Amino acid sequence: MADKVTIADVARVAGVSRQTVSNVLNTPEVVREETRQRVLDVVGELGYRVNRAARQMRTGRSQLIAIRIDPDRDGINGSVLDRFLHGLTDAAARSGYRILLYTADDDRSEVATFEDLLGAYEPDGFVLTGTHHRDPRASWLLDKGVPFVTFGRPWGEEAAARHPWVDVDGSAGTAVATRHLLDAGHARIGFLGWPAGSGVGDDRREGWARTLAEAGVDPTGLSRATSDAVADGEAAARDLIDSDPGVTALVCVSDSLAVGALHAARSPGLAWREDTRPELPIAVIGFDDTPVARAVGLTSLSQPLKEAAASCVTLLARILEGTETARASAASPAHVLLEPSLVVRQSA
Amino acid sequence: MADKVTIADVARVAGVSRQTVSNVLNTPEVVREETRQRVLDVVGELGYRVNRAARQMRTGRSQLIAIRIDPDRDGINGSVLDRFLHGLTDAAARSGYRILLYTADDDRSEVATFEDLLGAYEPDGFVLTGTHHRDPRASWLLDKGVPFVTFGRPWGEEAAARHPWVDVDGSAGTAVATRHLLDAGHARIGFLGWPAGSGVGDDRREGWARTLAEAGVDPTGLSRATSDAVADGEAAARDLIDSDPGVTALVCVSDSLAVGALHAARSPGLAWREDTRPELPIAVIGFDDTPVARAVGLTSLSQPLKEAAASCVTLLARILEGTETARASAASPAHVLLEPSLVVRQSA
DNA sequence: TTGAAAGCGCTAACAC
DNA sequence: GTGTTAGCGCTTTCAA
Repeated sequence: MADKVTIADVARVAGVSRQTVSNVLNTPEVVREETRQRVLDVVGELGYRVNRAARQMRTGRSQLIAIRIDPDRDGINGSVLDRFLHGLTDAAARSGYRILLYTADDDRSEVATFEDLLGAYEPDGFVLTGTHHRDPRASWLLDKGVPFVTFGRPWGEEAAARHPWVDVDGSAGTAVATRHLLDAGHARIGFLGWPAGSGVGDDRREGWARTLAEAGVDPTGLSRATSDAVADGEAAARDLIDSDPGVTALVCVSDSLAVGALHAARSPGLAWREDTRPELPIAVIGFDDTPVARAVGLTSLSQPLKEAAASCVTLLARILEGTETARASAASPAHVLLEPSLVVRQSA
Repeated sequence: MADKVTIADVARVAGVSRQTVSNVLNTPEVVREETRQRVLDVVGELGYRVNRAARQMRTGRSQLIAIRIDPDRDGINGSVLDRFLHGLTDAAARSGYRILLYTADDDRSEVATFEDLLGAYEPDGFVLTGTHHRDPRASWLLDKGVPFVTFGRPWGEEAAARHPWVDVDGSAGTAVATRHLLDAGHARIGFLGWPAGSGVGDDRREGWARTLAEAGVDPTGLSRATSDAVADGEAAARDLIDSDPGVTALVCVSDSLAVGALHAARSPGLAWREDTRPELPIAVIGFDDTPVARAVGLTSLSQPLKEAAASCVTLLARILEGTETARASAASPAHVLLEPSLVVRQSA
C-alpha cells in the first residue's frame, strides 16, 4: 500500500496546526497568502491527498455519482450508453467526482439498489438513463430527496419537469434526416419505428411525420412499427416497400432497424424495381450512429453523447454544490436539450 | 436523504451493546444464536446498513474495485470491454464490492490516477485491461503492493507470472476457427492480423498457423498484417486473394478486419472467381463476436466475458480476503485461461 | 488568522 | 457471550 500521509503530517512539516491545513484546502480565502503557499508546497511535496472516507464522515459527502450499467440488449444500440458512460466518467473526474457502477434487472430491483447504495456507499447523486412513462425510479428518488439527473426527458405527464434532465432532441434529428432525403429528390419517405407508447420512439416518428407533411407529403400509411431487431426491421421494410412501390427512402428509429432495412433494400428480391427508377436505390437512414452504422456504410443520426454527459454532471454538481437543495431544484428544474447531427454515408 | 440509522439505533432497539451488533454482522459465530436472531430482526426492521465510510476508517477497506473505461477506439471492438464491465459489476456486487470507474489517456496518466485514487478513495484493488509488453502499470502496482488482477496475460517476459491474471485463449480460438474451415472443405485459409509485436495478435495468428500446418498446409504467404480498421481489412483481404487465387477462406484477428474482408469477398470485382469455383464463396471468420458480427452475419469467435469478469473478481477477492497478501500471491499468482467459442453464421 | 476540542459511525482490543 | 474503551482522518464549532 502507498504510505499513508495524513493532514497531521502536512501540518507538522509545514509547522502549522491541522486545522490550518484543512482551511487551506477547504476555505483558502481565510488563510494568509504566505501560510497558504507554504502548506500547499508541503502538500505537493508529501503527495498528500484528503482521505475521502474521513471527510465523508464529517461532511456526509462521498464525491460519488452512481449509475447503472446495462448489458447491451440488442447489441447494436448498447454502444450508445457506453460512450455516454465514458463521457460521464471524464466529466465527473473534472468536477471532483467519481462514477460508481451498479446493475439492476428492472425498475424494482433498481430502487432496491438505491436503498442499498444510499445506506452503504452514500453516493451524492444518481444519473438515471432509459427514462420512461411513469418511471418509479424518479418518483422514489424525488420522494427521498436524493439528488439526481436523468439522461432522457421525463416522458410521463405527472413527473414532467420535476427534476433536472438532459436529452437529445429526437424529433429534430429525424426532421433533419427527412429533409436531407427530400433535398436529395425523395418524396415518398417511409418510417420504421417502435410501437407507439415509448416516448423516444414517438418523438422520433413525430419529427419525420411533421417534416414530410410540411413538404406536402401525407405521411399516412408510410410508417411501420416493430420491435427493435434487425430481422424485424427487414420484414417491416419489405412490407412497406411492397405495399407502396413509390417509397424510395426510409428513416429508421434505430440503427438496428436500419440495418434490417438495408438488407431489404439491397436484396435481390427488389431487382424488379430497377425498371421503375433505375438510378435511385432505396435510401436508408438510421439513428445513433453506432459502430454498426459505420461498418455497413449506413447514414445515421449521431447523438452528442459527450456533451450530454458533461451536462448531466454540470446539472448534478449544481444541485450538490449550490445552495439549492434537491427539493428546491424540483421547483424549477434545469434541463438541457441537445441536437443530434446527421452523419452521411453511402446509404443515403 | 434516507433517514440515517446507525449501529447504536440497532443496539438500543435490540437491547444489546453496539459491539454485539457489530459482532453479529462481522463475526456471527461468536454471538449466541438467540441474540443473533434478535439483532438481525432489528436490522431488517430498521433497514440498517453498515456505513462504508465509517467501516473504511477502521478497517482500511473500501469495498471498491477500480477499473478504467476507454472510449471505444475503432468502435467495433469497444463492445467487448463493455460486456466485460457489466459482468464485472455484477460479479463484484455478489462479492460485496462495487466498481469505481476512471479514465486515462495512456499508461503514464493511468499511473498518476492510481496515486490519486489510492490517496482519496482507497480502492481495495484494481482490474487492469489491455495489458501489453513491458506494462508500467503492473510494475507500479506490484511495486506498491496494491492488489490487482489483469484481464489479459502479462505478455512481457520480465513481468511474467508475477500477478494473477485472467485471459481468453486466442490461439485456441483461431485454431477452432481454422479447423472449422478445414472441415468445411477449405484448404488454403488465409489470416488477416495485426503487425507482429502485440501479444494478443501474435497469439491469435499462432493458432491459425499451427492448425493449418497440422493439416499439411504451409501457412507461409497466407498471412497479412494491418492496423485494425475496416478499410485496412478490406485492402489486405483483396491483396491476399489477388496474390493467391487458391485462397477460399479467411480467419481474422478481429471483427473489424473481418467486416472489411467480407466487403472484399462479396465485392463485384471478385466475380471472375466464379469461373474457378462457382459454389464456394470466400468464407470469413472474425474475432470477438461483436454486435457488428451479428448484424452482418459474420461467423466469429465469442469470448466468455461474463466468466472472465467473474474470475477476475474471484481472484481479486482471494487476495483481498484471504490471508495471502498481494506480495505472497505474487510468489505464485493464480491465473485463469478461458476458451472462446465459435458462433457460426452465414459467412462461414 | 490560527489553535484546541469534539465527534462523525464503525470495529479491534480488551475487560467483564 | 457481552460490554467498555479508544481511535481511524477529517472538518466544524469555538476560543485565543
